[in-house]
Amino acid sequence: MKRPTIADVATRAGVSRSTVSYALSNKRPISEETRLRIQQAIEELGLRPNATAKRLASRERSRNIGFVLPLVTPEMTGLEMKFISGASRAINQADYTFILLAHSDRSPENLLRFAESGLVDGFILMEVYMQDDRVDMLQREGIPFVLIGRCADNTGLTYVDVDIQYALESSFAHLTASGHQAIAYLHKDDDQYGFSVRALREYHAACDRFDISPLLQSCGLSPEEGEVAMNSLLDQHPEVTAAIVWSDIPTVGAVQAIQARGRQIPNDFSIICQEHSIISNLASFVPAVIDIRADEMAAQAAQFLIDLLEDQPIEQPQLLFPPKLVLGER
Amino acid sequence: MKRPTIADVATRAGVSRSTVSYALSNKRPISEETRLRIQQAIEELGLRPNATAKRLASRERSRNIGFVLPLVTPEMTGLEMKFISGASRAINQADYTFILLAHSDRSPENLLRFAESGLVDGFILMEVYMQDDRVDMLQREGIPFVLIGRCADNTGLTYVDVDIQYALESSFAHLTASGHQAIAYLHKDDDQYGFSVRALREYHAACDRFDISPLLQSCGLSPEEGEVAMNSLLDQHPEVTAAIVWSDIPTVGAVQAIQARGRQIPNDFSIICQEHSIISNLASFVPAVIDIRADEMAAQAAQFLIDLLEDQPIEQPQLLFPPKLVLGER
DNA sequence: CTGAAAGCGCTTACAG
DNA sequence: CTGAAAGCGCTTACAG
Repeated sequence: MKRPTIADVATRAGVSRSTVSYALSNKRPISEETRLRIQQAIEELGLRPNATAKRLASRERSRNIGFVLPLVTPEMTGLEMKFISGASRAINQADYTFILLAHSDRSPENLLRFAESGLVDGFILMEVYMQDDRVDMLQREGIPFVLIGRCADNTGLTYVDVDIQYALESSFAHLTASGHQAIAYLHKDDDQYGFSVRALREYHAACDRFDISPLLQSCGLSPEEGEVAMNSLLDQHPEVTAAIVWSDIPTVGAVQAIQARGRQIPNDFSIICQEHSIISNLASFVPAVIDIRADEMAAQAAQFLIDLLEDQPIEQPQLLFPPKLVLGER
Repeated sequence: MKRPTIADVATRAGVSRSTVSYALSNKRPISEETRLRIQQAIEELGLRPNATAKRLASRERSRNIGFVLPLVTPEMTGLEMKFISGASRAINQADYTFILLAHSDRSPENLLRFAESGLVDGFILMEVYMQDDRVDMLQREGIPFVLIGRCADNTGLTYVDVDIQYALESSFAHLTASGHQAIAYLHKDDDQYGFSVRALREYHAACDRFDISPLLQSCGLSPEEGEVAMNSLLDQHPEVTAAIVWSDIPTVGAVQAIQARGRQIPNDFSIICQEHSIISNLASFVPAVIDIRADEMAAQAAQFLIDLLEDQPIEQPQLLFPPKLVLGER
């Protein structure tokens, strides 16, 4: 009653096991009549070749790529979905399989287990920290991976990331051209998360360059937190006329806070938010947006990993994507 | 330069391969001193046991569960995330691993490949059609799976699903108690998708029971389509005072259409939408909502699959969850 | 407490 | 065109 094997088929078809194997893989010519006999035996017995044994014997890879997404929010944002669809598109095109590894923790053990089990050939990592245990482990174990984001020390790493300097530079250029002098930044207060750290640094750099005094207000990921943050900012600094918000979700709340004070956007106040996702489509107001080109970045990350897996040289393994500033429509 | 194997470690430690294997698995006592020698050899060589070989030799399962999510929208909705988090929580608790298989197609071939490769032990299927190729294939091949949703013919299937009859019944009870006589349904027009078909049927049944004449308007998944649908409905049937919308996303647009005509919610118009996700938090208006308890359903589906995999009997393998009607707050 | 050997279900040089 | 045999890297009865 056990699952039939190649040996069973061979017996039934009156050939050797190797012939069955070759008939399956088409790696050498088989006469038409034995091919037919084998075919028939396969169907009669319902052979389903054991892929684990095949992998062991032929030392082949799984052709699966693990996309590692720590679930920071219980909800997945539209931005995360863009990364996912960009990566999975590129992965499928290259005839690999996309596997989403969505875990609530960031433990390296989990990844190691996947790699060792042969489940995946390599990883694409999201939500990269400045010091990232997962990166350390993967590097130590010699497991192929690519980052979307980057660490503090990136020697030897392959990554794609946002050109945050460019993002803030162009935002400041746009805002100052419209006459703004007080440009606040509603930032994510997280000194581990690479993006937050770098964005903060580049905000200060932009302030320097444009001769504007920095105005910071930390802000969480929800609309409510955006509202609270903007209210707190406007209470303390009524002179502010423009703000950059680190995510589009709190932007919704921030906009409400501004409007509740009777200030019109963009006439009385300008707001730029990082990335739009489905959420911006739902708000009655669409702000100016820094489009970080998430899908392109993710597709490139996937291509990098595939190159790594196939021992293709990568000319520029640390790639920054300059984002596009998209002005609001409503 | 190849990866070291158990044989290499055995040679270096001066023991047999089986002793190394037993030292690794702790399946029989090893003397302290040979254990130490083996341990040292393992570390010196950096042994990483080949999990594929182990699986083949010990005929064990992967303990991975595939959560199959056809990407109907490019964006993943908050509702889908609820299913994912509910299922992954239950799966992790049972010491299995959650793998999200997010594909843009619904091809059975893909699933078969995963199952045969030994990558996953079984599947949880989302977006089930009345006639579903994937279900047919999995049944034919004898691969364990559980549905979130159901087919036309469900003999022998294990599933969890929304009690749609209850959902519409309680919505109608609520609306008629408030005096509504004209209750429209903005439905998804899809005669393959089980949920749509059943919801439509139950809407008609509820109309019968409450003596209300059916008023249908088909409606897509985006806010824009919700707006268009509601406008079209109100143009043709200005007498309508209440509507049930099949998803929360178009509800956002539908609400705008209603408000644009100067009608107040809930005073002049009542609206109930199926499920809230992050999106409802963003709209300035929160409608009454049919909470389908997605996380509980998904967790139950996961438990069913684990029971199936571990040959545990399932007393009620076809389970309907009565949803909760949650009234709006703003 | 330890070893020699058979086996898991395939693949693939080596022969003919 | 086909077969006998060794091998992939483990596990696990069988012996001692």
